[in-house]
Amino acid sequence: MSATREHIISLADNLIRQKGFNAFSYSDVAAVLNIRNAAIHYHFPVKSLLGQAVIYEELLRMEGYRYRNAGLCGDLQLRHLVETFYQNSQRGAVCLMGALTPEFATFDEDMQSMLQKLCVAIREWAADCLEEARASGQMQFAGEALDRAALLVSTLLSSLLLSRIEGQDLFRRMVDQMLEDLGAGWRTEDLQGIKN
Amino acid sequence: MSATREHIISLADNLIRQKGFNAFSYSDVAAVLNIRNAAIHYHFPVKSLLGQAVIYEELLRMEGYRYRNAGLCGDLQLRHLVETFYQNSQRGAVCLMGALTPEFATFDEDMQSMLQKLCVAIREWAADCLEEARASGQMQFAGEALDRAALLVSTLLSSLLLSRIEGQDLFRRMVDQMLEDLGAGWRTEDLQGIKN
DNA sequence: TTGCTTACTTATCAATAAGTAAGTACTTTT
DNA sequence: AAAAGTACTTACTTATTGATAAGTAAGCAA
Repeated sequence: MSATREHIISLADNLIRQKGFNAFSYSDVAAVLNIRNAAIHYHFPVKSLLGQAVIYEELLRMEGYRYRNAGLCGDLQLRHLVETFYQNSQRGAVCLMGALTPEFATFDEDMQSMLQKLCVAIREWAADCLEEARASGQMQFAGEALDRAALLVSTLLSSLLLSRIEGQDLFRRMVDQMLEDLGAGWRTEDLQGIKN
Repeated sequence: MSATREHIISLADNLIRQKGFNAFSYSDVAAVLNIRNAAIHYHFPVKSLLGQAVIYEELLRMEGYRYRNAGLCGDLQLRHLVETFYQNSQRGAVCLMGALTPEFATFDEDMQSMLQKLCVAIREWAADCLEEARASGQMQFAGEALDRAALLVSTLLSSLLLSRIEGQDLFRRMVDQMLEDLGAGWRTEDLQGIKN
C-alpha cells in the first residue's frame, strides 16, 4: 500500500538482522527515512506490530517463491534457498530466524506465533523439497525428511551467525559439508548466478 | 573472589540466555540480588565488562572441563558436550553463542573478541574430539574435522534456538540425526545420567 | 589512632526508549 | 463546497536505560 510503510518494514528488516529486535529503535528508522518518530507510530502503533510485519513480509516472499516455482524439482528449489542464504552471508547479514529466535522470550504472544509460523513454514518447505529430491534419486539421506530439514535450516542459520564472527569462508565450508551428507550433486561453488 | 560478583555474573548469564544481552538491565540483576543498581557498577563499571566476564567464565568452565578430562577419549568428551546442551534444552535455555552472536554488531571491540575466542575454543575442542574419535574408529565422517566440528556446534546451537519455539522434542530429533551422520555409536537417549 | 581499601547506598544524571495528543496539509469522496 | 480520510508533524509524556558523584560503614594495616 503506502510506500513509506514498505520503506519502514524494509529498514526494520535490515536493522533486525544487523542488531536484533530489541537493539533497534524507531529513531534509527526515522533518521534514515528523514521522517519523525511519530510517523512510524502512525503506521505501526506499537513496535510488536512492526516486528510482525517484518516477519509476515518474509513469509509472503517465501510463499511467493514457492508458488512461482512450484514446477521446479526439489533439488533446484533447495539450490535457490542456499543461494539466498549465501547472498546474506556475503552481505554479513543473518537470517530473520537467527536474529529473532534468541529474543523469543521478550516478544508478545502475537509476535511469537508469527515467528513460529515462519520457522515452521521454512522447515516444511525444505522438507518437501528434500522428500522430492530423495524420491527422484537426486539426494540420498536417512531418517525423516522433516528432521533432515531441521538440520538443513539449522546449518544455514548458524553458518550465517558464525561466519560473521569466525570468517566468511566458514559459510561455504559448513554448507558444502552438509550438502555432502545429503548426497547432493552440487556445492556452493556451483551456485553463482542463480536468480530468484 | 567476591561472592556478590559471582552472583551477578551467574544471574547475567541466565538473563542473557533468556532475553539476550541488550534486553536485560542492571536493574533486573539488582532486583533479584536485592542490592542497588550502583552496586553492580562497582563490580562492572560498564555493561560490556559484565558481558565479557560472563563469556570469560564460560571459557574457564570449558577449559576446566578439558583439563580435568584430558584423559577421556574424544567420543566420551563429546557425549558430555551433548549432555550439557541437552540439559540446557530441557531448561528452555539457549547457549551463550546462540544468544550473543546475533547481537555481535552491537558489542564493543573487547566484547566482540571475547565472544570470538569462545566460539573458536568450542569449535577447536569439538574438532580435537572428532579427530580422535575418527582415528580410533569410534566415529566415521568425511572432510576436515574442523569443518565437521562447525557443523556439530551449529546443530547444538540451533537445536536449542529452534526447539524452544517448535517444541522440545526437536532437540533430540536433530541431534540424533547429526550423530548418525557422524557414525557415532550412541544417541541422546543413552545420555541420561552423565555427570560433568 | 590514623589511613586506606572494600563493598556498598543514596541520590541523581543525561540520554534514549516507546508511545500519545493535537494540529496541519493534501486528497478523495459525497 | 463540505466532509472525511490519509499521511504526516510538532510537541510533548512517561518510563527506563546505563552511568556517575558523593557519602558511609566495616575491616584491615602500620
